[in-house]
Amino acid sequence: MDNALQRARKVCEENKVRLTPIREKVLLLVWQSHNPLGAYDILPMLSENGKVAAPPTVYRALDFLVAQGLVHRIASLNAFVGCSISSDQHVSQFLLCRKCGVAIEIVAPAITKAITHNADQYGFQIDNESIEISGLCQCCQS
Amino acid sequence: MDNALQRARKVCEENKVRLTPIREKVLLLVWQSHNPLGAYDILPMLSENGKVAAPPTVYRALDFLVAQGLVHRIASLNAFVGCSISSDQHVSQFLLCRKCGVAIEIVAPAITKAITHNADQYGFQIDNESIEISGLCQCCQS
DNA sequence: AAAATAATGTTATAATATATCATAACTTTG
DNA sequence: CAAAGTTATGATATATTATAACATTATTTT
Repeated sequence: MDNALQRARKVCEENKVRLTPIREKVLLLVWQSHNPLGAYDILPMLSENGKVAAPPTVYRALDFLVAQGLVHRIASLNAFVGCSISSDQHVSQFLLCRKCGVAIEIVAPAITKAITHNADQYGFQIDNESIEISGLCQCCQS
Repeated sequence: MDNALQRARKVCEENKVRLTPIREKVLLLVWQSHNPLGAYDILPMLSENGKVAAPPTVYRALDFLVAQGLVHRIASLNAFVGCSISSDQHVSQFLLCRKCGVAIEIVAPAITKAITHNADQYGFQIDNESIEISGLCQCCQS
């Protein structure tokens, strides 16, 4: 976790952007959860001395963290999860358990290659891939 | 299109469910659009003699059509698109153009196989795959 | 120190989706 | 056929997710 925070600081330095206290707090909250968190789950955790933050506060922080590749948005859940891959540039996929809610991030070059190859056939230029696989994780199958 | 409607009727007959007028209308509206439509885009098109339908009307119809595999939900766009694959059981993927908005549905066994193989490695039992690839379609690259 | 830029605070509201209960339409069964 | 059961729709309200717009504060640059 500390290690992860170190990486986040390095990424932000390299990209010449600021990991402000709010952004760092949101990042830690998202990272501390094994399961994707909704923006409105995070919001109350951002309260400082009784004052609760407003939605734009958390969305701005999340947008920033997603832009830096430190957090991923899970579109099918309207939720956010900390990136668990240490390599800076990567394309990943998610296995999402519908029972326990865990989000397993994987890097599967075979999937990425198959997608690139198919997109090429259509002359399609890829910006972004949202690969979300729902089902039951091993623990939840018994 | 008529052909497509025929297939929809067949699917519903086989599944012993009813393709009611509302459901058929929503299906045609979604099919007529090359681009994914939001539920609230469809809603006003459902108006009968001046009376506009309420949100549950369109969501129920869409849920039904998605359950029958006649319509797909595009999670990353919060939108719905008619299924363009005629085979009854299939796993498909989407190429989504960020410029013109077109949704190209493809069936790429290589992608599906790579996903299945990777999920197996984690002992993950797949229910559902949401494969949404965003970028620029061939037409929009010039 | 002043100006420019970036980040946050604040208020309001847009966009997407569902819960709940009432009514109507079909289907099944006696 | 009529009653009962089931399925679908109508209607109202509200929950959930997300952004627009403008004011203020903090940081960086000149």
